[in-house]
Amino acid sequence: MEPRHGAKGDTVVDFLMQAIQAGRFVPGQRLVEADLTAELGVSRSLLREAFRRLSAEGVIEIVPNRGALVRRLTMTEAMELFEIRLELEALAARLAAEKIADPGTRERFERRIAPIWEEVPRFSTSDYLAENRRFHAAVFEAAGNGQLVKLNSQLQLSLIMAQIASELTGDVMMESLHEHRVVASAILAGDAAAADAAIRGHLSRARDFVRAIRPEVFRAGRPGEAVPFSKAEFAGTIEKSP
Amino acid sequence: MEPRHGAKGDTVVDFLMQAIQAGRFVPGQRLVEADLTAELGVSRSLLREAFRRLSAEGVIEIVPNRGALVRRLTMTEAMELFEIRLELEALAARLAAEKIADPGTRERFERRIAPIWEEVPRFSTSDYLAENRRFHAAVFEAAGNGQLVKLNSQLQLSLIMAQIASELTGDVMMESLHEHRVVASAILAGDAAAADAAIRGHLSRARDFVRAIRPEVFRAGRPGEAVPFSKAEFAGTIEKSP
DNA sequence: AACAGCAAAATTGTCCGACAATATTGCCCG
DNA sequence: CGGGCAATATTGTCGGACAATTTTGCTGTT
Repeated sequence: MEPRHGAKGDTVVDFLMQAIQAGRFVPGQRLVEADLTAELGVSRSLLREAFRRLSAEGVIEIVPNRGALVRRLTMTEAMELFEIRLELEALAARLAAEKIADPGTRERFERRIAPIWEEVPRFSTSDYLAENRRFHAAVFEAAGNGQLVKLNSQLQLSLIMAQIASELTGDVMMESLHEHRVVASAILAGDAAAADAAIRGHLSRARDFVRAIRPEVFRAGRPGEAVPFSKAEFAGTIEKSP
Repeated sequence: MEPRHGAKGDTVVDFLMQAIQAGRFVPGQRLVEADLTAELGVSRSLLREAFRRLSAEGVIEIVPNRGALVRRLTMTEAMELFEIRLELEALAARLAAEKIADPGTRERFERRIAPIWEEVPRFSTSDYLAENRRFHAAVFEAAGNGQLVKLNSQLQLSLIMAQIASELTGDVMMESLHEHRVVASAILAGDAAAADAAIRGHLSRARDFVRAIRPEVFRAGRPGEAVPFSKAEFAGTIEKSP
């Protein structure tokens, strides 16, 4: 089951990405090379390449001489990302509505979003995060524009959600789920204008919700500024292999 | 003049980026590690990190076991990128028009785009490429959204232009320059709607021009497919240090 | 007890050399 | 001339090494 020569780096990237999305590494947490090479059993070279890739994707940050840490957004950055996502996902929703007539596209889209129709009284935060991620990814994929799918990953939906996860309530999540259904319906009906409006409404409300969150949840300072950094800050959260 | 510890990698990235934009490395050309480490006097580790970063920015492509090559777009990819740029740059233009009242923003924008007002009868292709790059970058910067500026680099304007450079005529470049002036005027007048319309018109025309180019200029096959690859294809274009 | 300063330890940045895996080229042969 | 195989070139990954830099820990002083 060894991955073929040249694909080992992907394994490391996938591992880190999943660990971050699963919340094992939280925004702001430092990623120490020595610990991770020991745990993953790969060399520093490989780990550092993985860091570079994740950094380019905007998932982690590399501070010279201080290493890598899970990216923690400032409020400003989060708002800027919402502003961009609004346009890009509206475009994706319109394209998706136009292309949904194609059987392959429709089939894939319906399969991807199937979970949103389930009648759940309430769900766990981590279930919601996964559903949310899948739903938005499905919209981008249905648009049939490969470059757009790539850009979606730069919009850091997962990161924003991971950061504000503690502020989510059951009501908010249920409301979001309902909005997803409205968007999905518009796309499935092939109504581009309605899909555009629905997604813009959904994202605007999400943005307003995030904007109202207490500022301590976000990184302080201007975007791109020096990052506060100290081992003590996250002591104990980094698990070494016994 | 030694760059400080930890910034040497940036030097390599900058060098490669410039070499590509200057046309020394053309789309599709292979980048051999051994040659570049010899020329730049850096280790393979550093060069490979630079490759990873450029690959993440979409400037080069890394094919497992076959190394790095300057990215060469398919027609489909180019069209997809135009579709995205249309929305994103329209957003940037609107934001720029709204923020142009701010003296700092206005001053910087005017300085950056100053060259477009010059009365030149005609200019060289490479001058045009540089001007074009600067103009679009200026629009994104004036929008005052840091994340948007980062995304601009993913839209591969330089790559598209480098690839089609041979098809550009003096007339086309002059027409483009005039359109830049219209966009700039709308932004400087603070008219968001006009700026939006002007940039959409400009980009639509550019897209149509590119779409009409003979297909041999673009990479064949579906996006993301295996890349044709052979040393002979570019033999002699890779200069080794004597 | 708070604190400034300094030495020790931890961590990252970069290089080098090595070897296996894979791709490309060159050559031989029918 | 085309196919096939060996030689060569190139990349993927590792491990170790050492300098630069940051972080931690200690110590004595006020």
